[in-house]
Amino acid sequence: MVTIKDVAATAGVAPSTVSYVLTGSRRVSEPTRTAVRAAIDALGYHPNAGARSLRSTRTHVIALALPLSSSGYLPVGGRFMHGLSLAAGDLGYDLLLLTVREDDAGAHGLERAARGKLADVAVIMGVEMEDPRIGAMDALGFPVVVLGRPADEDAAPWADLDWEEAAVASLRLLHEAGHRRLCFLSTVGKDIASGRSYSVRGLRGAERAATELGVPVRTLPSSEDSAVLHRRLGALFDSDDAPTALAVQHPAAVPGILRHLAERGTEVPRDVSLVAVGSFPEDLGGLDVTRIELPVGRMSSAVARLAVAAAHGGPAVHDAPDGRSELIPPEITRGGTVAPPA
Amino acid sequence: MVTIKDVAATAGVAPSTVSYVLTGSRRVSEPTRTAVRAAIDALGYHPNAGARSLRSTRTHVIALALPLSSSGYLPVGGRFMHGLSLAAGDLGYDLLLLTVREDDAGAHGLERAARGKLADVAVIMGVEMEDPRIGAMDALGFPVVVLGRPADEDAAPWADLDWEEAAVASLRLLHEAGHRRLCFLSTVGKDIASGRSYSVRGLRGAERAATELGVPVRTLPSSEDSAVLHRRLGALFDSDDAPTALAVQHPAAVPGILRHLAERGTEVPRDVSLVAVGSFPEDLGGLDVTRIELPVGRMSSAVARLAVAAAHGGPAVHDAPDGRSELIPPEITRGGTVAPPA
DNA sequence: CTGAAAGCGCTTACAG
DNA sequence: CTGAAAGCGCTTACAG
Repeated sequence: MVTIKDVAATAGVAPSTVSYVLTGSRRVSEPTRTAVRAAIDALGYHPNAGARSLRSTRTHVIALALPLSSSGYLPVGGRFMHGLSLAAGDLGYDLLLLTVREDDAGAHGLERAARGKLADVAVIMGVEMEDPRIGAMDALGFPVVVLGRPADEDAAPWADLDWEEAAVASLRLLHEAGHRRLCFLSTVGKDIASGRSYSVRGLRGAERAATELGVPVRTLPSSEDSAVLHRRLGALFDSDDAPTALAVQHPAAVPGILRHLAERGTEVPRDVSLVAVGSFPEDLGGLDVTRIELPVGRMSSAVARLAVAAAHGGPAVHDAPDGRSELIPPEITRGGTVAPPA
Repeated sequence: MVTIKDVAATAGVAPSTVSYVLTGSRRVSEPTRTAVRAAIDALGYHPNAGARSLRSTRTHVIALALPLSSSGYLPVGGRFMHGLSLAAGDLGYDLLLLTVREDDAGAHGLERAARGKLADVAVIMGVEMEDPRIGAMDALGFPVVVLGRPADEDAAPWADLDWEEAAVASLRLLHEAGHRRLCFLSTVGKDIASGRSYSVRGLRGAERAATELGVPVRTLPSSEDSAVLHRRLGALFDSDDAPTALAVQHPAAVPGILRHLAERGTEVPRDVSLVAVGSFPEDLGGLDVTRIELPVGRMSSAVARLAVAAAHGGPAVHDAPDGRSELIPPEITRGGTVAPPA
């Protein structure tokens, strides 16, 4: 293994000088710097991460805590891991996926990461409105940043799509198209029960839309089990006051919903209009659906930026320009699934 | 920060004794061990990862190298990250997602991880038949394990679904149902061009199936662009010798393909039969499709096991029981998309 | 502008 | 059965 000493010997300088060239923490004359860089390249030297973090208490690693319970979160989680990975890379950080170990008592690796200095900062995915992980990290004095928007918005920096406004905007769009019998198909029941922030805020948006638009908005939880979902949809559309328009916060279910409607002879958008809330930019099975997309890239960049700011600064930076939380306004993408009611 | 010294002081022993209790690398008497454990719990001590890895040259981290180009790999990649995360956690390892930095020259973080000792072993995702990353890590003497199956099967331990056999089995199933005009819709063109191992091996399977079954098997690349794909499917089914059965190695496209067929009045399985190759266990949009599922969990466990073995052993363990590569036979799950030809 | 030296928190031979 | 000591590869005050 090639160490800083080897580089120093090759360049004919002291190890400390090599270090200064590397960290840039003090000026080094042009000729020495050149010689050191040449030696680094010649030997293929890379500083040992363990030694560096031991000495500098800086790992250049962002720890990523997966949701507490995650079955339905897989596809979404994968996109964010990828997005965060790109964003973190731009800022000179790697991403550590914390795994759940047998000896972890509920903390899901976060406490291990904090106490063992595996990372400089943690990012919490799949946050819940009252998420115990935030307080736990605070108690340890470990910086934490949230992908999502917990109830206590000052507890940690966070970035999220404005899900409440997204729900309102999608229902308003349907209302403006002339629909008066609206239904909001929310996230899966499990996510609502556990208080996932996007679930709760989406439902709040449905409530607010009802008030704002002056029409009732029925809400229905979605399900990962397509049989269950289809049963619920069946009951919904068989009822006397069947909705003429649907806003769906469970985009993965949209292809199945459209199939279900087609099977019962309901045409979209002729008989029923539909808006998807929080779909992936890339897919939706290639369907031309009116939708509000999940801004994965923008959320990831924001979270990475906040994480790096928190890693550098400590808790005080929450008010600094780089430490400000980010609420991303929803943007409607027009597709072919909205029309006036029959 | 609480260190091993604090624990030692609290327990009334030497720091080295605490270390021995922690690592288990030498016997410690029952009473001392109990006292040490009590002190650890009381203080909430966790060993500093940097110090530990500096001293022991063991990080308990598996580095994960994302595919060289990855657009279409996102959903798949996300599942594997999750699967690997669980499997690694069981073995006491965390996962480091290597990000591409501006100063990385093509090595995509792998070289940085190896030289800087960021991890004990690397796992390569989205491997290509002739993947330069394997040789690069070998040259550095850094252990590497492959998710997939490169051309040189002895270059590194690997685990993969038997894609070739999966293609053969799906086409054989269709042949046994009576179909003689078969088409293999392979992965997207970009994956074929870059030599992704699953793409190449799937296509080899299609070739072998033709020989084995004694009927021609037409092959067609898929596309992430649904407009392009639908154009290709249109041309395919408009041709004189339109196939009566389709094996599809691009499961994400299956819902769109079924919609395309429905739109042109082709009924599945009455007019055309279909088998999906390599779909996710959970979804396929809730469709009841005859398929060969991607064994994400089993592949992840195998790769994690191989990675840990490689981390412990060095290159020689490739022949050891724990270092043996794993080829997972395809399993057909019957669904409602295969029937005899009309 | 550069060097020599201390020390980060561990692990592991070396002693007893 | 346990301790005292060296040292892993860095960074950063302290000197000159």
